[in-house]
Amino acid sequence: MTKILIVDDEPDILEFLQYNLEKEGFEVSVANDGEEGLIKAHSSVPDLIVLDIMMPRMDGFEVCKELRKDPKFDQTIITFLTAKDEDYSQIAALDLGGDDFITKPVSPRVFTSRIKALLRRKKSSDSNIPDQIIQIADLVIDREKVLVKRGEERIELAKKEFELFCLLVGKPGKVFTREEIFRKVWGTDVIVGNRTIDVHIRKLREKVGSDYIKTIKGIGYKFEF
Amino acid sequence: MTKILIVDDEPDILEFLQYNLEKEGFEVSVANDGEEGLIKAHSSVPDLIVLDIMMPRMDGFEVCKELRKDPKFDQTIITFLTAKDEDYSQIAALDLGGDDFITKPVSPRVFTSRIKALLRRKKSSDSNIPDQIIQIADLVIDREKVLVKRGEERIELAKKEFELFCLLVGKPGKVFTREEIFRKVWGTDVIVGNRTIDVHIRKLREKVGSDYIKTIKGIGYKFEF
DNA sequence: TTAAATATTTAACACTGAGTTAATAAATTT
DNA sequence: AAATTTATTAACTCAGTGTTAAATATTTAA
Repeated sequence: MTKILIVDDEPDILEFLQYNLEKEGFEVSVANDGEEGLIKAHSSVPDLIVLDIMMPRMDGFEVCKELRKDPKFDQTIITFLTAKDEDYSQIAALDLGGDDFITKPVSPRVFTSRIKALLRRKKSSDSNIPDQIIQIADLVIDREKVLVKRGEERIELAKKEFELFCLLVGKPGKVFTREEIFRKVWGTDVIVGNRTIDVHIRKLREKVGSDYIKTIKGIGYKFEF
Repeated sequence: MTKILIVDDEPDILEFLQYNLEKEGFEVSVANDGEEGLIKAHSSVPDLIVLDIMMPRMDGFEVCKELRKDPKFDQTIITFLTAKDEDYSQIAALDLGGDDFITKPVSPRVFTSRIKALLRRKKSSDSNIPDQIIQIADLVIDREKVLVKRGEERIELAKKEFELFCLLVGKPGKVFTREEIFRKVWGTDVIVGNRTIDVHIRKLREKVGSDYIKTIKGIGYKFEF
């Protein structure tokens, strides 16, 4: 069950959000101020925390900063909530370790969609990194040791090369689009030149053998053996 | 390539948003008012439309309402854009078939993040119809792997061929008109040479066997087994 | 800290074949 | 048979990819 904690000092909003999230099947807990929020966060370790920014005593930014100190919350998504007319820097919020920034008022539909989108994003980025040793064809890929072997030969891959390779090998046969590769290997916000992926693919082929990585023209690349 | 249409009557904002989205690699077109927006939307069928609300003659709400009448735009994301001090109901906007509501002024980073988030959301909800493997007759069609097999024989299809085949196979027996095929496979109703589909059908028949794809003269094509 | 080494991105250009077009033949309908 | 629609074929174009080298960025060593 996905656990969500909402921290807001306005009881009406709290109830509104709680109602809508529970309707979607989430396990929701609530807190009326930052300190209570911190305590409840520590006791339940939610999957996602919705933090109002403007709160008495301890505002959302402080709560976020506090939470991000504890590795326990590394996997926890934090999204800020702010009134439309409060003029906070969204960038600052995201730099503090927030994952999103929702403006009030917000419709139930938009709110729950956003929450779900965030959870989806997390889930998919989680499962991209199966932290185990993959054996496939004559290859051994050890994610933890950042090591690739073909037979007894050790293949040295650079970080990006390795991540790209892991992505492809993770789902043999599946065709990954360039967009998908950018998002999963480079992370969404990085813009890189048109030929970057090609170059990395080329280096990979050079190192691990060009038979494994296949181009599907107009679509993307896949690992195949 | 992801196509985005921006409709706003303020040239400065138009330019600002266009610049930032193009920098991120999107294919951006712009319109200065609602009517022009509708026309451009119809000709290019964008993946996402950014609609300013306050515009002369035809406001964003009207444009949205108009667009939502046409099933051609079922897959198109619409996000509204409004100045912070204009006091529109976000809920009304969303009920009209909008997907998000962005408040000006907005930083480039936040703006592009939002756009990307929306596109991501669409994509993942698209694939809610899980990329399953279709088995029909002696054929296996694996969308994820972009792969068709007949018995043990692997059949290599080009992108358009594959998409065309998926469309037909998706509803066995249904007759697809040329117009329908253009819209769903080519993504526009821009008229491309009128023998193009025939050629693709021919190549498909050549590769997967000519018994499966049947011509209904004067109407279109269907998959049958 | 700077310098050297390595990794990554950008840019420029070459290459390939998917997709389109056009021209002609065949099939179907009227 | 004439008209209309579809099939076939081949030639052409250009978007998408491969390749290389040079420019940045990052990491490591001194």
